[in-house]
Amino acid sequence: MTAAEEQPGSAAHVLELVASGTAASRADLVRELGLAASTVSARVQELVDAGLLTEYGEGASRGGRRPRLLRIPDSGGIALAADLGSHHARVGAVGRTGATFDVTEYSFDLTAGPDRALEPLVGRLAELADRQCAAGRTVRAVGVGFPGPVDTGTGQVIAPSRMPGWHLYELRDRLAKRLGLPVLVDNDANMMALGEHRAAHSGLRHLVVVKAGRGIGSGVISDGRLYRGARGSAGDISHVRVDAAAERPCSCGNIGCLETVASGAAIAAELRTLGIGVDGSADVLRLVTDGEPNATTLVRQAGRHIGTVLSVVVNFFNPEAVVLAGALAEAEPLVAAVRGMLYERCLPMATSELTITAATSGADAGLLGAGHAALRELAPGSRPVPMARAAR
Amino acid sequence: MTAAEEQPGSAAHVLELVASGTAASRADLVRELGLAASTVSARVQELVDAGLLTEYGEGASRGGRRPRLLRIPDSGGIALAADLGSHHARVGAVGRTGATFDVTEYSFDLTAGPDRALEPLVGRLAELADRQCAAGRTVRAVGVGFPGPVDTGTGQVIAPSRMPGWHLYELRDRLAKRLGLPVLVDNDANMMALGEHRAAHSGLRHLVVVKAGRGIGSGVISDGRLYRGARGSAGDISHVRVDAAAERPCSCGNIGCLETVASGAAIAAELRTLGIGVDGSADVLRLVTDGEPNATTLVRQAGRHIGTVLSVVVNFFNPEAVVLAGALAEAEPLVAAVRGMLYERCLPMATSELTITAATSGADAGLLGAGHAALRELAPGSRPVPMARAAR
DNA sequence: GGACTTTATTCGATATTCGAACGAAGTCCA
DNA sequence: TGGACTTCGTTCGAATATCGAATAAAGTCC
Repeated sequence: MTAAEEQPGSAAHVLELVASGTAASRADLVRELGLAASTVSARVQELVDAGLLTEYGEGASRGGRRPRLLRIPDSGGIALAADLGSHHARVGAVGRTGATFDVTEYSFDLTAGPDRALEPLVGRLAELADRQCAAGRTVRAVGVGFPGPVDTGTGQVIAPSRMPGWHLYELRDRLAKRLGLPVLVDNDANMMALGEHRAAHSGLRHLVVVKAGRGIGSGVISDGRLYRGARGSAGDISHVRVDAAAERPCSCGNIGCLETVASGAAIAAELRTLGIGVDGSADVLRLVTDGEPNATTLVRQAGRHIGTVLSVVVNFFNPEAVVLAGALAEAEPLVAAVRGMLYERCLPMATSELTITAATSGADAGLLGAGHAALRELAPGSRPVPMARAAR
Repeated sequence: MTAAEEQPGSAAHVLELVASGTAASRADLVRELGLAASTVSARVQELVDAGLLTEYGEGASRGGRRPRLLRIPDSGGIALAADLGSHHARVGAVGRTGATFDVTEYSFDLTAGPDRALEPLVGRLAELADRQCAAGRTVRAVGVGFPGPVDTGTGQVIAPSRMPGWHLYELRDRLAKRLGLPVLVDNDANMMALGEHRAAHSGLRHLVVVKAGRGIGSGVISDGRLYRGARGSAGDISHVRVDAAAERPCSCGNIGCLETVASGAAIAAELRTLGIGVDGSADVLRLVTDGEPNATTLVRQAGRHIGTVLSVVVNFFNPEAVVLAGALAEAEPLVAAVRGMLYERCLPMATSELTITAATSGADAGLLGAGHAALRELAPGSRPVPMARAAR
């Protein structure tokens, strides 16, 4: 029932179990890892010495000596995290416990191209870093979620539609150079999947997190780990053809894509043709919560389309949960429509124990994932990790 | 680039690398496993002593001493394998090298229920076992592919449609008891995926194998291993709703499923309404190769429907290859139609390096997978495996 | 014919993990 | 109140695995 499938007993695995709440004491770890008590004891001691784990008092007895509780300390550094959208950015700091600090959202034009977008982003992140330092926290890494395909090997953006100038842009290395910190860049939906998995579903092994905002994307957790597929484009459901989209041209160059009828951008455009002034998907959400009938209808319709596509995904992938994230996921009608579609269309075997919910970490899901991934990948320990296994 | 993701260096991993042709000498294994030469040497020696690996001469020099070639011996036992269809069964023996022996196909009525179907199957397998013994080979295990969902934990069949009486039938344990051998039962598409992966695509990590025969199913290889999903129903594409199927009732109780328009059974039914007498999907295939226009049209149409559903799967899962297996996959028009649909509908990023082919092991794919899986899971070594790591 | 490669083995040295014994702390019940 | 039993955690050899260096075998290349 554990989350990650690393070397059993590696430092990262122990931290994962404690962070997720799966294990709270040495005895828990022994049960969870299946290693000898002596081994676990030694491991934990090393991690405590390295400052990556702390003891804080004792838990309730279960008929014997009380366990000494373990926790991830808030020290041990934080990561700066940025969740980029095409027209806005959300920026904040993420600690090893999963706590967020100093989260702000501001408008930001990615479509203007990297040359115009990089400096403002660097500025915001640098300011954030300064404030975190002033607060006594050490910044160890930076995680960025980008709204388009990313080659995680090179840290380059790949052919994002509607965003001229970004193709093959070395976002990771540029940011790293300007900030003087290690940087991790990945697709925004992947970051959200990591964030939701860690924050709310760390016990689950197979999970699909759908981001429904201006665009549509999804991140896939398979066997407790992020699944990227052969070329890193796994999770794309945005450009699946749906009949309702008929011949509508899509930014990808094809026609009839899901995105052209079910994305925040598409709904906003549709509302504008009805004479209702909206800007982004946040506006759409506002209209829905205000009870604007046209907006509600369109959002519900979008939910049906997304649900139609997801029904194939659920039958094929058979996940334990489908999590809806992004601005539109906060609209109840959309969630309800997806639920309805899935329950109606999928095999009973695939839905009987399927959870379908909106993201519990809400708008911060992407930030959490980006920050967490950066800390884990780029700053696993305060000092050069002392564990032997970690070297492999 | 290796296939399985087991304990690096485990006995099974070494055998996998040699069996797949990825490594042919100790030096290859050193490079592939990243372990010290001395460790690999010791491992190999143990496997040779156990009879699971043999040396056979030397390979070509690459500028130095010639490597001593390693091979999986044909000794070391075989598995009996059965690939069950609703109205026929294919039975044969599979060796550790991947060779098949004594393969026969005969008609067999699964729909008559387990009480009527078990004995004939046991009889055939027992005869096969006798013949293999007589040929000097040792039967070590039995692998069975069943055309419906299987709980691989208990070895029970689960709620197969159109096959009354099979629900919760303990196929594995009944067979094991009657044959006196360890038995492995899994879904037929899963077995095919294992077989094709091993026989022809062992280098690939992410693979979808579609079985298009009387019914439609698919098996998924993710990260080099069979992916089963949360409840073991992963890979089901048969009951995805397609518009062309409109209101057609499906055996699953829902309407408009892919199966109702694209399966061998559906095509045969359609041909019969046209006054063309056909029985199973083998008949359909014969008509297509004979150039019967109606059959060809229907098969091509079925390919389009399957391709439509697969386009979602390919975008979402981003596999390295899609392999078409089952009787209908031998019909060129079907393969061509699937190819066309995928290239037209999927993202370029998902198809640019995607291989789409018919199964190279042809009708034996399911047998190979069943036999191989049984040998690997149930008879990993000739004697109680001597490797330390294997115990974990 | 000598220098360099590649392949494979032998043999301590070095870690890692385990298991058993033990100590610490608490519960449960007569 | 006082054993008997549980749970939790540590200490300390013993068993095992892996590595690395030294060595040997066999070939290529100039």
